[in-house]
Amino acid sequence: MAHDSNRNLPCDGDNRCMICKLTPPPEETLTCKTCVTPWHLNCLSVRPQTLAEATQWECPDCSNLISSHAPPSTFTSGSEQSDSLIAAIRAIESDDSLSDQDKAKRRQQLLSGGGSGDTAIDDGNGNGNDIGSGGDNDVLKLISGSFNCSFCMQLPERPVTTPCGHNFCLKCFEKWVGQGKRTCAICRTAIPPKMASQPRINSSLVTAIRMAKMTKSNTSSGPPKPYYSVSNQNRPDKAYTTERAKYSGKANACSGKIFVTVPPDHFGPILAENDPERGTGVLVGETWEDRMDCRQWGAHLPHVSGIAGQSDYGAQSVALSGGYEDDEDHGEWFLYTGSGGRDLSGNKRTNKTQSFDQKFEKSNEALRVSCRKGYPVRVVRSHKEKRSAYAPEKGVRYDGIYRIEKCWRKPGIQGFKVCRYLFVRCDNDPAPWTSDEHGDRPRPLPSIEELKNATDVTERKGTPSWDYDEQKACWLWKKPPPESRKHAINEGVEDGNGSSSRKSRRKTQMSVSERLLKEFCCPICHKVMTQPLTTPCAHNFCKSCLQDAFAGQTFMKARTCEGRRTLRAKKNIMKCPSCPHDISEYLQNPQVNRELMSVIESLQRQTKETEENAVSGEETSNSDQKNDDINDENPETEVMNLEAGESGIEVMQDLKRKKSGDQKNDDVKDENPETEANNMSMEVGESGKL
DNA sequence: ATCGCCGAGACT
DNA sequence: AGTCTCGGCGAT
Repeated sequence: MAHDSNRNLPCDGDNRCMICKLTPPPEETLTCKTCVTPWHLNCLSVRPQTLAEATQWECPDCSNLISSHAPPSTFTSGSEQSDSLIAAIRAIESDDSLSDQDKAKRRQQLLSGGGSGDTAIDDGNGNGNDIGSGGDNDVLKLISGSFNCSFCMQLPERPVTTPCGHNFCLKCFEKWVGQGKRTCAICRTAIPPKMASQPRINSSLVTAIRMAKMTKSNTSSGPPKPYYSVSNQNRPDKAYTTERAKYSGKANACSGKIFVTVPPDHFGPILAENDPERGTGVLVGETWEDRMDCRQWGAHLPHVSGIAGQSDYGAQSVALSGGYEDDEDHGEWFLYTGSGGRDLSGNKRTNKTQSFDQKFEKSNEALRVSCRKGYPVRVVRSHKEKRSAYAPEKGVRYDGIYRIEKCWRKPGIQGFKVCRYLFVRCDNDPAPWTSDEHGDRPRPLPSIEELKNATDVTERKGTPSWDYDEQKACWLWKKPPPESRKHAINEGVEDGNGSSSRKSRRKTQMSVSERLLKEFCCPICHKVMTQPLTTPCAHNFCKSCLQDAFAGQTFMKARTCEGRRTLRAKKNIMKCPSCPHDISEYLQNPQVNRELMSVIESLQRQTKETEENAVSGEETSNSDQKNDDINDENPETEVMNLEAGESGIEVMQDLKRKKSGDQKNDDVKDENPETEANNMSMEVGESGKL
């Protein structure tokens, strides 16, 4: 951003001055009248001299924005755009019909890209804030500059998007809302109450930012993880046992074939070697339609129960599905409630009311064993968890490995004692909601208020089985994992049909920017979004598609009673095309997500360039198609063809990633850690020659 | 939103 | 064999 010369920086999302790193007391904090950002008075290069100046103070960012577009000295030689911008700002300033707040709001609308508001001045191509205009090729700079959260000035951790099209960190946004603010910090448009109380992560942005970070730091640690959505297409024949289930296409309590070759009591991630179907393993972020599908991929096997585990052995996985109101989700860590204590007599599977105390027995005890031993526990989140910002919108999502650091009992919200568990994330891959490009690092335990009233507190003694290795910089088994007492569900099956099914499910590999553009497809037209809008429920659509979807509908329904008299108009419910949220209020003034739009445009430019390069390179290898048919089993070949320049590195890193976390393997047979990679790269090399 | 059914799968 | 389980469906 534009504050390097004088090095003026505001306070971050935690109210900590970004220059002196201290948290200034209120009397040393100055709030900008325009963007309402707090600044540390002592660290400002130019301070207001009077109280009146202080109350009307505008921060260097806001005042510089105007002057940097057209400083007075260069005013005459300024561009047409700057001229019109200055003229527009002056027009706003001299408009006596506007209050100071309105003026500030309009100024900000103008500077943040205009939007489709009435005062907006468009530069013709809608690129209001294209700060990378200097170098069209410098896409990365553009991306990393475009998405900065206005509070902390960093690329958003867990980005959320306001209906006015502005992006913030979830943490900063929650802090802002927590201060009682109900208007956007950038344009002062009202934040809908639902968004304020239940902000949703904009997952498309997560992908974009993660990629930006990866390329920015030039680590290029391979393409972003594909996020699969496994549908019912692979339901096995044997899945349904009742006529009714067949009819509805969904069994009530059926189970289908398990696709992975891990035993039911397998701990830790499900690795590529246990996934003969796809050869990828279960990746963080993988989402299934329901618990049955989730079960088929081994992430969480019980299809009703929230805990998979055995009291004398340990717990392998848990599901967060909102069944217990005591649960508390903070993403990287959460407080989980044990099972039991509810009257499930009759045919009930769930019951919200608790009628007796929970004890550390059965699966609750299994969790305690995992806590004591420090086993890795897989975690899936269900869309049914409505109170958590980290839950998926739809389906069931694998969120990676957590460890249970402590467990205890306390009186639950309903008065009866519940077993409680502190889960802390420790996965080698980043969580689906974070734009971080790397996995977890060991983090200090959060302080838990309720521990004061806790009984039966259990903490781990000794070293955990699953822990962080500083040398290898990843989480791995420090002690050998518990030996399985069961057989792998699919043992031996892979030899029979492994290759054929792999063939049928072969995924086509795409370049990084192509894959990202796919992330930015509009769910309505299935094309890359133009003028993207982000709804309060965090779904992204083309502006035109979303408006067309509700074309002809009015926001209010006039209700007449047999023509006799007109009743009061009723609000017309307009459901988001992707979820049941009512977005009618949002549709009255939807604002284009400018940052997202500029990223999409940049990616499109990049893809076009890559394609042009690929076309020029194709002439030298005219046997691509043939090659493809023969060598079906080696998906990497395609990577070679598509991303000629960098694919070698990517393949290697991909392999390393597949291997990481597989320390069981390492310990046993790892004489030369590169052997497998070498073999594979030779395969790739040979097939490339075909 | 709530209710009754269905009857998987693991544990006891 | 009985018990338990943070599902999912169609009907109301």
